[in-house]
Amino acid sequence: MTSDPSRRLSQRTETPRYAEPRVGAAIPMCAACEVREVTFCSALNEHELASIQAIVRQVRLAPGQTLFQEGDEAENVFNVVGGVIKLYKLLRDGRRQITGFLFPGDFLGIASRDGYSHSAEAVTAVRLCRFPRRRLEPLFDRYPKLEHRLLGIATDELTAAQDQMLLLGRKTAAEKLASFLLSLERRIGAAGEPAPSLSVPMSRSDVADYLGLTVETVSRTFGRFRKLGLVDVPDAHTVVLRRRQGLERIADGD
Amino acid sequence: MTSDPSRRLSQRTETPRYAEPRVGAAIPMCAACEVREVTFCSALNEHELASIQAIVRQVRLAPGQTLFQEGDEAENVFNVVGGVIKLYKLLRDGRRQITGFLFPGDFLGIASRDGYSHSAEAVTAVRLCRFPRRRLEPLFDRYPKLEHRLLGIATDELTAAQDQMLLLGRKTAAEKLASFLLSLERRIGAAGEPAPSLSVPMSRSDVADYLGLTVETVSRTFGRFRKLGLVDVPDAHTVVLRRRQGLERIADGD
DNA sequence: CGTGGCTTTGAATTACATCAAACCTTGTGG
DNA sequence: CCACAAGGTTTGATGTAATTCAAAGCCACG
Repeated sequence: MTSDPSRRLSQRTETPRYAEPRVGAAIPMCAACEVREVTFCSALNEHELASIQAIVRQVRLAPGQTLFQEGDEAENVFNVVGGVIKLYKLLRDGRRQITGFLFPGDFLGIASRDGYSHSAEAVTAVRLCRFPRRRLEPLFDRYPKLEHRLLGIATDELTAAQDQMLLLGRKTAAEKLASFLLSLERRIGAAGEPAPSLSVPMSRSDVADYLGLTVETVSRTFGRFRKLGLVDVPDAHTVVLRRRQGLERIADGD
Repeated sequence: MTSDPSRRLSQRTETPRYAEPRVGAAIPMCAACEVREVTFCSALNEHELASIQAIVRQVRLAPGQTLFQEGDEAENVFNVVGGVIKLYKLLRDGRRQITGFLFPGDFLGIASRDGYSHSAEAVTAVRLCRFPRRRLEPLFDRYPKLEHRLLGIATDELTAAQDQMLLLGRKTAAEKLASFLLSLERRIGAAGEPAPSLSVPMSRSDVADYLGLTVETVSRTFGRFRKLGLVDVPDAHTVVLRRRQGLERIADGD
């Protein structure tokens, strides 16, 4: 309330918003899709998949490119096929809260009539499937399984959102970072037990805006974890979980 | 991480958990229900309502009584008919985050297989309709409208959850309290324009745990609002919004 | 008309933010 | 292939909003 908004913005580089995402032709084969089993497409069997395939288009985004902005009319829903996306909301003075990171198999575009409730931007290079609402929703009548699946997805997101509220409202910086690293590991399934090496594609500033902290606090907390032997950080985008149990104890609040 | 957990708990009085909520007979008439139009029941017409009425039971809770706890097997879903309920999550050391307040017409019980994702407790005396999942879900096949309505509800909750993440992660104490008062007003539609008098049934400690603050900070911020002529607080559970526009400006971050 | 639980108010403390500057990377053009 | 911007990240010094500790009001209820 007292702090300087302009400074908040200066922390973050303005990312380019390209005129239009690259939109390709229909995917060759939904049946061969590598994330099919984890997406909402899994609601349909191989035969039914045709109705989906008929309306899907492939979209590619470069890092930093915006897919849609909060308030935009919600014309499409998407499936992440590859890459990482961040969802965020802004305050008028530029303060930002990232409400989620999306990975391959994740769904986005759930929205009410007021348009998208958050903006979506590519963290890495991204491939998505795009479905026009106008053509997808009619399928719900024929395949109620689809809507059932969407309800399941929304339910899971709601659960995650509640966990994140607990984190934002009640956890310390260390607890927040530990929780984040562990949920990243859970999400993308790190390789190399018993010291899994995590890829952390997002910037420190993204992590900060996800955890309700500043870049500096995130960096310092990483430093402290390193000094405690909890993690290794060979480079800024790689984290080795050296003592997972220690992290778990911290994440859950002692 | 450094602070004393025992103290955090002492702020909050342990509320009694009665052996069992009072469960009544089936409601006389769903068709005459005062919140029917705003609940998920609105998905069904008067005729179809019979299938719902056949499985519903009325439940009453005294203030402070627990409806269910996080992790409990999710056997039922509920509709709030009267009163106010709070949903919350706890950290092991007692820190609490309230994830939502529910008012008449609100739905609760959306949950995945791991059971309820939060606890639910009565703030005031509460009346609810209780539906056993086991008997409700079969109706989804016959009335896909029901599941469609649930998806709409989940979507709205998701949007609210994202707003709350922005609040918890990025807003100041004053911005949080102003946002809270305005959303309360929106939700329960205060009487008496142009200085609507709001009923705030929850305790300061509940408000604090909803906004990610301490009781003291909430109380002090109320005091500051009073001194600025933004609100009147005739008693702790009544707030008069004296300068709504001023509050709105604060809520959105200047 | 006490007594226990909220709420408010005050003083001291602190976790995290802010301000500032050095230090890396990574990509680019000479 | 190297120099050098330009971000992004780390580290240090200082400031502060909100918490913690403490105690006094204020109801509300038995």
